[in-house]
Amino acid sequence: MEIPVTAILLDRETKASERPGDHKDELRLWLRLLTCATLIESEIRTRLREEFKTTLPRFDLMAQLEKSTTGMTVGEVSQRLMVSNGNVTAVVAGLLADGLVDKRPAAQDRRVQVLTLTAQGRRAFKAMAERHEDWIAELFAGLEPAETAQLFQLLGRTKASLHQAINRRQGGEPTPTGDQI
Amino acid sequence: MEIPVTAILLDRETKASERPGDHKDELRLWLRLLTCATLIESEIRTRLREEFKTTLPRFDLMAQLEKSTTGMTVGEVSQRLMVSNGNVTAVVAGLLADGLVDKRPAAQDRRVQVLTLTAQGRRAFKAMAERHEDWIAELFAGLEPAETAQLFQLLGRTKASLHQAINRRQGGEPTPTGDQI
DNA sequence: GCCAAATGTTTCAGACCTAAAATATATTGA
DNA sequence: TCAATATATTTTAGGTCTGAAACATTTGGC
Repeated sequence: MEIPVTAILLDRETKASERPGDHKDELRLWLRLLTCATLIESEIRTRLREEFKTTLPRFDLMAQLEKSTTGMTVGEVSQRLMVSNGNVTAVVAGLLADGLVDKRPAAQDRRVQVLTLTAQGRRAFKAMAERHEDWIAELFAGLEPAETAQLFQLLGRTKASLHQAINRRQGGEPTPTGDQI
Repeated sequence: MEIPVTAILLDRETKASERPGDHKDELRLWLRLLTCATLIESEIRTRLREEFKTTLPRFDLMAQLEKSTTGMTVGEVSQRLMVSNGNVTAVVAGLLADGLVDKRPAAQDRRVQVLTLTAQGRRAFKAMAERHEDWIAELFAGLEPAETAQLFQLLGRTKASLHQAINRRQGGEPTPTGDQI
């Protein structure tokens, strides 16, 4: 019942191209994925600016805070948004100045800064989030529900593949005796 | 063996939410797409820095130039990469300083600046591109060939949907009597 | 208790990116 | 012709983002 890895590889090689070590298919897939993400991002960016005079990073940060009733630390936000701590600090600075976010040291651990939306911040976010949701739906409106579902599922598989590849590299790098692959 | 489409639809509707006008599914799809793109981008960014001491925007720009034998104008590059003209100018400035790119006004139209890779630029890019292709393949290695193909196809459909939504908006906007909504 | 290591955040230098204004050149039409 | 308009690029101001260093606080071992 075992299919040899070489067989799968060969099949892929022959289908895509004759050259060994060729991975043009994955490259094309990545470029297409990137194009989609960029198109959506810049369209949302434009609409947020035009309709709410705000920016995508600010919206994203507020979206994270809105999901948590008890507030989030700078580190948590930075992990969720997959950006650096320093970046969160900077974006928060703007939101603080506009009175949309509150920042205070945690009672138990004064290293930690807890971020929450202010009442004004919650109001502002609520208005934006509704429109944002509509925009996204509008952008994907050309897909059938079955297609969206399948795309969602395949991207889940992709995410798993990415984490696997990234962890393999990070985990196997500092340890010399660790076998790769 | 056939599951009726309506069954899938109803299943999704009931599963997701009862509220009309709800578009959480598309939102989740977008967030997952964004996660995948961000994971890939930052992994590639890290490897380009560690292995070649360069950046992703520089690599992307060189990749565009490499594809064209006759050179590209600033505007063409900016359209392909979906970034602003000013940004291209800035990234090119760095590549010029490193001798990887050449810039000269077009003979017929002196407004236009034609960009080409220098010999050194082509050499440098070639080395990076090979590794880059491997990295991408590695990141997608957890997907079966059939899955990659289907994902590619669905992202094609997505791209079409995006262009449709974006054009619909841009075409219908500047003409009206000035209702802001 | 006290010091070293660990953890969380900010600061810093530098690159990227955008939209809008400014500049430079080309084209068009009275 | 020549001014108005269109097109291509650069400049500018300001926000975003990174990785690394600096700073602050906590924790763990002695």
